[in-house]
Amino acid sequence: MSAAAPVVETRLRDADRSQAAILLAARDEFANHGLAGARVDRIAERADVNKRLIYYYFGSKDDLFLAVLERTYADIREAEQRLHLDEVEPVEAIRQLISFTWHYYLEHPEFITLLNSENLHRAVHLKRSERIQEMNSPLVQLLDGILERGRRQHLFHAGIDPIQLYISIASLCYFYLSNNPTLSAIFGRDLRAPKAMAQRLSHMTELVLGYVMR
Amino acid sequence: MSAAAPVVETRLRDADRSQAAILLAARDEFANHGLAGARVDRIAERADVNKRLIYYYFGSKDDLFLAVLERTYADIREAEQRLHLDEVEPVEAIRQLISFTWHYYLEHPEFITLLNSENLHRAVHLKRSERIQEMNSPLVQLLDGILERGRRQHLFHAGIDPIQLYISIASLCYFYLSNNPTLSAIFGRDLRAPKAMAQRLSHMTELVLGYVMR
Amino acid sequence: MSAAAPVVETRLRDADRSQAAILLAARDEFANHGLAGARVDRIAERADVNKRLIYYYFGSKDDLFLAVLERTYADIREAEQRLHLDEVEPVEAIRQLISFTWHYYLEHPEFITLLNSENLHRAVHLKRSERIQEMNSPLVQLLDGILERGRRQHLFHAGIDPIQLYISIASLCYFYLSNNPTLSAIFGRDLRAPKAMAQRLSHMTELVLGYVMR
Amino acid sequence: MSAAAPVVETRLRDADRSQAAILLAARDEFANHGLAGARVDRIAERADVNKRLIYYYFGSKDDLFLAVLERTYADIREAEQRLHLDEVEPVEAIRQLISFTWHYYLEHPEFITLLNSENLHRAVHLKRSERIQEMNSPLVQLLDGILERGRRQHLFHAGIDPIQLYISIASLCYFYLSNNPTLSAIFGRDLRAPKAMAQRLSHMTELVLGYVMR
DNA sequence: CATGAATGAGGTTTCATTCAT
DNA sequence: GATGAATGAAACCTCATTCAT
Repeated sequence: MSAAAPVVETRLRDADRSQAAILLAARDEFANHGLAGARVDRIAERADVNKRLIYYYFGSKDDLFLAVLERTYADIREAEQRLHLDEVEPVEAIRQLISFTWHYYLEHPEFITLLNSENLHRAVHLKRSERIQEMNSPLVQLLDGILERGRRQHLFHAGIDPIQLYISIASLCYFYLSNNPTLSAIFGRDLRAPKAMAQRLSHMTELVLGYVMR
Repeated sequence: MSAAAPVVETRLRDADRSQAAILLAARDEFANHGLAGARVDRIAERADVNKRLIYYYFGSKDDLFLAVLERTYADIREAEQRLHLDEVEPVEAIRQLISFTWHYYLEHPEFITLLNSENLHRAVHLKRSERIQEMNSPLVQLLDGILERGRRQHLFHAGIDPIQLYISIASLCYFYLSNNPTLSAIFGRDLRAPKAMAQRLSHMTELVLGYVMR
Repeated sequence: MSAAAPVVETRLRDADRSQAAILLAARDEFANHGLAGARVDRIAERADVNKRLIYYYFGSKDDLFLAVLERTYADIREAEQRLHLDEVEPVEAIRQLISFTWHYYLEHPEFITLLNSENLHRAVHLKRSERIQEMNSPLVQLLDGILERGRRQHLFHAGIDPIQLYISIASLCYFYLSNNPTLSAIFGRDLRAPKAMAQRLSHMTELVLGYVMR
Repeated sequence: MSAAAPVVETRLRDADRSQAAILLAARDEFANHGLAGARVDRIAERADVNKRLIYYYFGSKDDLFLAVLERTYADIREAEQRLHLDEVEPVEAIRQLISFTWHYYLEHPEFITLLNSENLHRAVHLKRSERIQEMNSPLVQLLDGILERGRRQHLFHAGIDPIQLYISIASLCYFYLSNNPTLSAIFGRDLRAPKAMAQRLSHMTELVLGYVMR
């Protein structure tokens, strides 16, 4: 009886391990080459599994891409929740949210390229997902709470749409990093230099706080 | 007006027409499918030319992509110059620049997807271009002029980096449109509704003017 | 009636049930898709058993196909024996045999497609079977008896080969049903209409009786 | 001017030659292995062309299969027309039609297996064909003419449906050859022996003439 | 200037089958 | 008796590119 349990455990762990390895390799491949440019062969190689196993677990390249996207959103939303911004003063909460978003994108360049790929495809994959909206609703609630508290403390002006605000924050962080290669090429300037990066963060913070605070 | 001249002219005009047709078809194809997803066959079909001709004129798929990018930048910078913002009052000039950028991206969705593709490839194509920097320098000069005038009239505060400002304006417009499909999918909200679009434009204008004006 | 016996019995019955389910599912799959087009995965799914079990019981896809064929022949020969044509007047026996063959093929379309598949493969599977000839010999004996009785009663002419006759009867019924799709397509006529079907049966009966009766 | 023509000719001839080679190789491959069992690789090899060329000319395996079917029907209908049965006495015409059908199937075993494959697929390919019905209508007209002449000469009885008759003739010839492998296996008799073959032809002729003649 | 024919390499996906318990 | 995990080979098909005029 006690002998049987580990057997099942091991099996499950192997299956899980294979799936996790595939998901990780797929994330990198899709992030680096886009959906069309990604190669299933390379994913199998990187994950060190048989190519057939990818289809066994995920069905198709497109389904695998959706699985990667879902995992990607789950990761960032989880990290956001770990900030516990609902326990932080409103102004500081906004400041931290900007900083977090900036550094998260910086440390997770795959987030940006995966989303770009999905947008190129007009979100056909995400639209098929049943979990994606509920995964993102806590974020809206969180922002709503911060804005409400700021308004009650007469720090923020009324009528700020949490989604518009979130999009603005994301815009400022995302575009600078996402379009860094072309911007650097057309302006002939190193936008990745430490000083430029630091300036960018304060610039964005000023911009946003200047708007939300009355 | 000899017999030979018109023939040559016609040929040249045909050649120009073919090249223009290819460039236009390629722009749409690359914009809709990305670099890897684009098909040379489809470009030939859409341009109504023989596939071989594409190679005759442009050498390779990658070179064609670069040609499309160069044309794309030339188009937006030309349109910007046509605004003659150097003859407009500073505050109004910023306002118009935001509005122009917003509407240009809106009417030229290919601009966004082409740039995303190029960024996915870390601007390898643009880096090879010899004309791209000089094509974009007038923009920096223009912005510099506006900011300088604003500062002299005590409307804007000092020390605003024109490139940082331009990136912020572009960010706010670009991201909202570029990431519209995924944002709509995760928030379950129609961000393309006319009211949402109008709100977005004033939101962005407030945000930017609130920052540059002292 | 010990405690162990029912367990074993249950197991055996489970085993039988599994085998029967596989055989049935395989028959449908092979009938609908041919040997090459059939999928072991689909058979397992339809039979609601693990794929591995198919190999456990039947060894390989080809062996499974042979098992299906043997079962198919056993079924039709059994049904024929149940007619007890040896107790029926010769003319009526022929009439009933035609009618039975026609209706059996009609109600067992899998019989036709399975045989077509096996013929495509030049009967390599059946040739390996040790039971197939003995399963079919009663049919020849039966026909022989009918023809002999008919001849003695001066109803049929002499020298009719029972196998040739059986093949003719089968031909007329089989081809009409087997090739119905292509015939309907090339003649643009619905050969499955009730009236057409009824006419076909009398046409065939006339044809055959017109030949055997002197 | 005279130099240009052969150039075009050669090109066309090469294209035609390639297509013809593919069609021939495909016919053999599909005939020997069925649609699902056929391999595009083998077709390319047998036709001595690049595999890609098959898709260049025929689009897909299924479209190629349809092309083969259309060619197959064209061939038999052409051969039938070459008999000029409209110039032959009615009874002799029927006799010749049976003999022709028998020998055509005998010399063109691919006709049988191709049709079986298409029937397995419920004629999905033929149903998409726009030419197939018109290709087969001359046959019905021919038969109609023979039956009408026979009736006017008081040789045949009235009310014989030409399509039913054609199906019966085809049945008798087709099934014997098509199902020869399984029939030989279950009856343990060599149905291909010259004597058996000759007997079969007269048996069929007797059967059919016994029916049509009053 | 223009083109129909052709290709080698490699793409995603599927297959019957086996492994390890 | 039964099963989830895994695989090598090969399937159909596509791709950017070149050949031969």
